[in-house]
Amino acid sequence: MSYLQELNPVQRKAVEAVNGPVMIVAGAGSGKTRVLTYRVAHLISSRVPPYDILALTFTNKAANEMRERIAHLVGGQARDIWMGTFHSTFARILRREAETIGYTRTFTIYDSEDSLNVIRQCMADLGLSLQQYKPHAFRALISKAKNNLVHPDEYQRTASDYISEKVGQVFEQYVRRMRLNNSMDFDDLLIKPIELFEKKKSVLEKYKYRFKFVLIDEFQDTNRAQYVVTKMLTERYKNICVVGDDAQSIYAFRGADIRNILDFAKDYPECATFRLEQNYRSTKSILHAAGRLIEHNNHQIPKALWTENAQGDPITVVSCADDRDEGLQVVRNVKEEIQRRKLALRDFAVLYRTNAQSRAIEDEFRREGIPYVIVGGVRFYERKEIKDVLAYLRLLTNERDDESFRRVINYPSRGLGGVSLDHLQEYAASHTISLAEAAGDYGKIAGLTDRARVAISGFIQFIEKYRLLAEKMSMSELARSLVDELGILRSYKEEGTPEAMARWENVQELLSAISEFSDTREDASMAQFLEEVSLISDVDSWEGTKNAVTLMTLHSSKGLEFPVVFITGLEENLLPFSSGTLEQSELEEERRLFYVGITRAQQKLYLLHTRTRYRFGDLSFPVVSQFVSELGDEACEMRSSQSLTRASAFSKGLQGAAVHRARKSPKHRADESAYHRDEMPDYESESQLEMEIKRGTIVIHETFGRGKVLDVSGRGESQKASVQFDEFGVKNLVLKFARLRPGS
DNA sequence: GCTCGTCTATTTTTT
DNA sequence: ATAGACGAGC
Repeated sequence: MSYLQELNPVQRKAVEAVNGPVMIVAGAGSGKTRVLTYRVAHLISSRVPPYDILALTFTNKAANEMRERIAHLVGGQARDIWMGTFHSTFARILRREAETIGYTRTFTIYDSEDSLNVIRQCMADLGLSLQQYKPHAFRALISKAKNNLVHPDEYQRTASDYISEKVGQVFEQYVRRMRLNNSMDFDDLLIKPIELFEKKKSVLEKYKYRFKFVLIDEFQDTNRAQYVVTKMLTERYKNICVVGDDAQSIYAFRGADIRNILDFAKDYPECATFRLEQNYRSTKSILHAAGRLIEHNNHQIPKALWTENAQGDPITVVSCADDRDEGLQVVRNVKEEIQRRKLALRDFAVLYRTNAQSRAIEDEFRREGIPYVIVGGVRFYERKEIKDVLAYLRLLTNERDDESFRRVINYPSRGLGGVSLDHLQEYAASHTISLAEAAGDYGKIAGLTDRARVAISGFIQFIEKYRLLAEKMSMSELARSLVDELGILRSYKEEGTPEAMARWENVQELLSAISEFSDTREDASMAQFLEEVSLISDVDSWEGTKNAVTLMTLHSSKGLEFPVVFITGLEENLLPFSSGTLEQSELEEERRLFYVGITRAQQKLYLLHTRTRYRFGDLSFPVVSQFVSELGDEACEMRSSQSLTRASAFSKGLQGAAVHRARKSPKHRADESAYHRDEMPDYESESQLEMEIKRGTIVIHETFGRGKVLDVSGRGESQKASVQFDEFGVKNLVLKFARLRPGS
């Protein structure tokens, strides 16, 4: 086989070991995707029918990419491989077999917002105050339980305190409601197959027989449910091949169980293990630093990544005045690197821990007119205007979808408020029927005003009409005419604000997406379309082809690579992220996340941190992330931007340039930035060298005014003081940056 | 029943 | 900084 020549010896062995369980421990940049694709190609050219192969990936993008690459090797047969994300693959199976577990084929998939609403309903039903108990927290616990295959009754049995007792009750209600709504959440897509297979052995037999070869990518990010369901499926042939890197496990918060990969060899004693340790992606500098970092974690599979690539440049660590300066430093270095390395904008990525950090970076890119694309944030299909339209389509497809009913019953406004809805809800609950069904009985429902009855009857007629039209019209005609009749586009247009126009555009885009879907798919159905949009992720639609800098979270960057990478916000409590205390295991996950970020870089890595940052609306003085020092000093070169912080520039500006400021628009960010570039004060010389700072010292801070030192900790550069300010309360300041003056 | 204003918590990370 | 929830007033 000629293509086998393109693999290194270990890769080749991993490709050729087709029978029995196989674990491939694939370090970052070690050609994992290559091995997977060649392995599938190898199977097919060894006369395994493509439809006997199941390949599960983490994102649709990964699946599509792999399919394309396989098609390249084996041609059109690639089309017949079962390949997709866990969620989409099992959604497909569940649709086929829905009746077996009491669902219909047109069940709805709820996103996190939808399921949160259901949780709220349940909590309200149980008389739990939504202020006292956080629906988010309840949902997280319930989701965790589901991923660990804990049933509501079991959860309730083992509940040991008041809260978990309540969570158990909400859990039970939630499951009940989801079933009544003929809806599944993301977790259900993984656990319902297990229920299905247990309930009907013949179905399990069918798929066990069908999937003779199963491959799982990103195995380190699978959870208990995923593990169990694949174990069921591979029981017969045991041809299961898992690929992963424990060092890149970053989804424990979502239930991923790192034990799946750590214990794989125990579960399958006969398994063959291959370690891909040669890295083809990064320079020696980058790889070594990554290695040094990850050594700080206790539980890792030992492996030693190495590379034949060049040594490369050291990692550059940039200390910035504030988040805006951070953006500025990124922009400046992008420009420089384009010159130096003859790169294009698409060769750069800016990574951060939280989506909220993107704003400051975006501002600078926009100011400089540099094109960028942002991955993540509010997803298209989660926008309000999109969900409004989708809710109608969902309700038409699945009339038991109460969440969608709730969403559209009074959108656009039909004069139906909470009270009427309560009556409706009560009626529905007492008859164990859906809201839509209950609405059909509007004449019999107690407590409704005449106005409400008229409104409900109008709504019912509307839905009925479209349900009939759905039989005759194509899906795109249907959607278009529905949107027209509701006057959705018209009302956005009339509103005319930039936000409304953006919404108008988004709705148009949705309509086009529906048209495109129905034109390009033979099996196009509304349920199919709705499923697809529920399971789409943002990285999926990202194409590296546009010539623009990519901005995204560290999480989304998994699996990608860029010549130059910037990681911003390397500060304690941000990366590693924490609000309060951090368990050892959580810290290790943060470290792995940083590791993922570092190993995205091919040629050059920049790490940035700020000396001041606004968080939760007020100013903080972050400490440099411990992770920076864990990389080893020799790998890094330190730079410090001497810009003033925004806060101090602002207060200086007010004194020195009051007139100047008053002339221009008072609150324009552009002229504030002038201070950044023009004034370059010598930061160090202005520091408090002569001043002795100890407990009790009275000090003046530029922004916070007068205060008294409560405590001093640390030494040298990182010396900190906590100061009780007269007007601003207690702040923890790093002395080096705080610019304290003696007060009295 | 709706709208406006105020208060509040909220910020990880995503299929 | 911002969005969402809640309460008061129309």
